[in-house]
Amino acid sequence: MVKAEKRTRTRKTAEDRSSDIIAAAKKRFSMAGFDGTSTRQIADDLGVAQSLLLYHFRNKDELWKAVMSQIFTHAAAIGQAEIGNSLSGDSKSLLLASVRGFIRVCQEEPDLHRLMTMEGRSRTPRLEWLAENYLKPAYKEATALIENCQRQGQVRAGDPTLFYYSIIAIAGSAFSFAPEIALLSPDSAPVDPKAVEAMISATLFVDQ
Amino acid sequence: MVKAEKRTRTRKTAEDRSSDIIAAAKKRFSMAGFDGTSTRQIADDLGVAQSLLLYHFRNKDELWKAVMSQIFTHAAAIGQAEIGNSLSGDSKSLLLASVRGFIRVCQEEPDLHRLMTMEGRSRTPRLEWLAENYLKPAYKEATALIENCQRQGQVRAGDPTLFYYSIIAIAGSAFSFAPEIALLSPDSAPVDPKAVEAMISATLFVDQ
DNA sequence: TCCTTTGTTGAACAACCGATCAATAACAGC
DNA sequence: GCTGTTATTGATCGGTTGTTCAACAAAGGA
Repeated sequence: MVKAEKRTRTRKTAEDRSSDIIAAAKKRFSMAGFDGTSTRQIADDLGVAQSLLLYHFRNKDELWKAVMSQIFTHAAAIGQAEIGNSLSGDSKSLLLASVRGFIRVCQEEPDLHRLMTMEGRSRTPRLEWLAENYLKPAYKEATALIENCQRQGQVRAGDPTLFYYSIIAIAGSAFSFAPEIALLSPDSAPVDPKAVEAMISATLFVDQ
Repeated sequence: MVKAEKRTRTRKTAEDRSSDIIAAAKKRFSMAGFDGTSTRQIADDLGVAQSLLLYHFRNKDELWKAVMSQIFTHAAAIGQAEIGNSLSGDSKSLLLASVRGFIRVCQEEPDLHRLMTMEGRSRTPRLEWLAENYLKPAYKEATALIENCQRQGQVRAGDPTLFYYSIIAIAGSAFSFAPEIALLSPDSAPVDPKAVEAMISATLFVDQ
């Protein structure tokens, strides 16, 4: 006789379940993008009904926002920690600490850069929400730092915005292009954060 | 009496219609990605039936490949032209000419970088096709050029692959992040190719 | 123990997707 | 003007998507 296997529903607190869903969604979104990911796939990864996702998050959009918030909050913490480690408070070492922090962010959250370039392709409501809540503050702080260093002759002359995006591009692509690099040169070594820092320093600073 | 308006079907040669479709598809793919774009949207942009796309291209995949081929062929032509303009044939000026060519490519085909970062996020069959047909040759040529310059002491020491991806990242992001930049600093000037070249030169070369 | 809250499920929904195919209009050669 | 070829359409198929909702099970307090 077939044992009817009374499936005992595993029940978690809303907080635990939410963070599980966010983690699974992050993986999927960064691999296949917003449109390329279905809520059913995420639910299957967790072994859970699809409708549960929409119980914890009103929308697929709302779930995406939760993923982004989690990443950016983590990123901000890393950045602040790195700035705290920098003892001297002059402009150059402050900028360098920010750069080092961002490199660590890209290393620990390799999905971030991909998610951003995918989202930054056109002026969607999602991009506007992202800019208003996270991008604008970071941008203003960083460009102000760069301009400060330029006034003191430590950073090369040039458009601070272009510098800003170059830093992001170098650090981000170094860690996020893994699948492509693996395809082009299968036996290449993992990226060294110090090498990335040296490359950005060469781009930014006048001496060395 | 209502004139029955015998809609005369506009009929084009297969070649003309194909290139029209490729152009429209390129716009959509670069804005919304492969999954975010439907063949119906592309057809609507052109004012033709959706089934016409699948008459000229067997698949949606095949259409995507046609778009990529068109872009890369154009890119290769620009690159070769720039190398042809470079009179002296030493390693450094050859590398510089390649860089200048790639910057022009990014300027004239701002969709390329976005399409690449969207595609390079995971090992899809599309990425493998792209790598085999276009990415691998370009990568081998460029890294060989960089290694050559390193042996002659003109390019800084470091992993050629990291240099290669930094060049792509700087040039690509400078031109492809337009929507995001417009959102962050609405009154910023358009990007100057010379400034991008200067930034890459600072990253690459030892003397200034 | 009963009741309320809270997490979870499964079925249903309208909308949209890529793909197929028979019918048809435009054209070229004769 | 007829004929065969080629470009184009419209209808249609099976499958997938995000979202809604009624039903239900677990947990906690009374």
